[in-house]
Amino acid sequence: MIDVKLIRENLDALRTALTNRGSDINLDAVLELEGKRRQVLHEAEQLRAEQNRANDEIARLKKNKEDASGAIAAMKEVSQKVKALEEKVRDADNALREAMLIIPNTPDASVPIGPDASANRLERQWGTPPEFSFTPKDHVELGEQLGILDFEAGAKVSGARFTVLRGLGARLERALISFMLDTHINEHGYTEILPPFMVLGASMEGAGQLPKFAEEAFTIKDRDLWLVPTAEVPLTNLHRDEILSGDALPICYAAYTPSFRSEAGSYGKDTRGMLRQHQFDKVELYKFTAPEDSAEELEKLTKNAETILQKLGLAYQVVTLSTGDMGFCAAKTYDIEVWLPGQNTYREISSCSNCTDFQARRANIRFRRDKKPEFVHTLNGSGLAVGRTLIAVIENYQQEDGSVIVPEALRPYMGGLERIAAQT
RNA sequence: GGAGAGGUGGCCGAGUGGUUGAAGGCGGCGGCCUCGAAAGCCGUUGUACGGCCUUGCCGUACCGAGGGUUCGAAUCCCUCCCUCUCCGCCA
Repeated sequence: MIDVKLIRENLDALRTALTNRGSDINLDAVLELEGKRRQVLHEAEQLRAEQNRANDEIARLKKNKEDASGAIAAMKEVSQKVKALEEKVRDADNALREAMLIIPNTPDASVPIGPDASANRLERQWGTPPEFSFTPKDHVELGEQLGILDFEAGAKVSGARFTVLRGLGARLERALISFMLDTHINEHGYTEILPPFMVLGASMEGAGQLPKFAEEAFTIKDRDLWLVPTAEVPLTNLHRDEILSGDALPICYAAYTPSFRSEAGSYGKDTRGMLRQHQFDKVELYKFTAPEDSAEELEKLTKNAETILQKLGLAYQVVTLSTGDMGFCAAKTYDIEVWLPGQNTYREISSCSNCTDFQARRANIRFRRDKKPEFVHTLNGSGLAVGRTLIAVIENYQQEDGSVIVPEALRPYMGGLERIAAQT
């Protein structure tokens, strides 16, 4: 959530920011709701102050055993008025909050302005896409031939957009998870968290998933529980309604969770293989920082995610998303895109965002260094999407005979195995 | 699932209708004492919103959440949530 004061004091700047994001929010309507709330609140407070003064007087009279019936009778009417005004305040509050909850974060000044992905800015590239002396296969063909990816079984058990991993495929997924977590914990100083995979609606709202993106998430029937669409949701809410100590920052968490997404609106997109699934594993990086540190921490976090690809020897590039391509909560986002020979292109494998105080405001996460509590900044990034990393490993390390070389960094996690070959 | 107990300030813990934002203690901060520290003593110590003569003062709200009763609710009533104990069930 953005600061209401921005609407009151910096309306034009905010209007520009939202236009750049392609948002069609009617700020004048929000401004009016804000003014209305303040006016009604003031009225209610005035009357309540009067009521409080009278109540003290009644208390005094009673204490002195004097007659208070006149004062009490007079206050009956005031009491009714106060009730009516309080109702109005509640309505005004709710209306304003509803409006505020669907306003996206304002973009950082360093973000390229543009309508969509075409305006994204390439920051850097690492490694070189492999050259093959044969026509490379995609992960579907490779995985099926090796007997490690079973798409039919996935469809039979759970329907479209589910895949079953078998044997060394399952082992490879597990190896990747452990490898990523170990790297971030031992080398990058993150604390490992294993959060619940289901969260309350309040947690979804705190992380910015609700109310706007209810369609994107899976929910549990008849309960206020949602399957996490990303570990970002439980991690954000780990410190909901807390005031952290200033010297505890930055707090850095790394968490493995599955991510559940309905992928509503992406029908027909990436239907082949396991590039886009209803359920995929992800190791998530998350930070709570002081406001002045968040820009630098985003750079570090992104590099931490890149380290995984470098250790695995996978070529990638980093792009800054444009104002039109960024997510709802983000002020700035770097996407990391890994080279996929099966698609002959770079594909997103990580998204690293600085959400500034947007989530902190929604989830009420603050810290104290002087007197006043201040909102923290929150950052998140995939480090990395495990399923897509598995695809990248299989496709980039494929051999002409259809076997796959295991990257050296993963061998300790695969019992020393150097090559995945078809089981005969 | 059944039975019971409980949710109060950073923490512990009093408080069953009227100066209670809330006793007392711990912790924190400032001061005295000390060569320094500890101990001791004195003082101070929440958050949000709004207003103003804007380094402070004033108003309002907040005792799990939401409703209700009342001139007045931490205190009485209702609903919900959470925690703990015992039994049952279960990985």
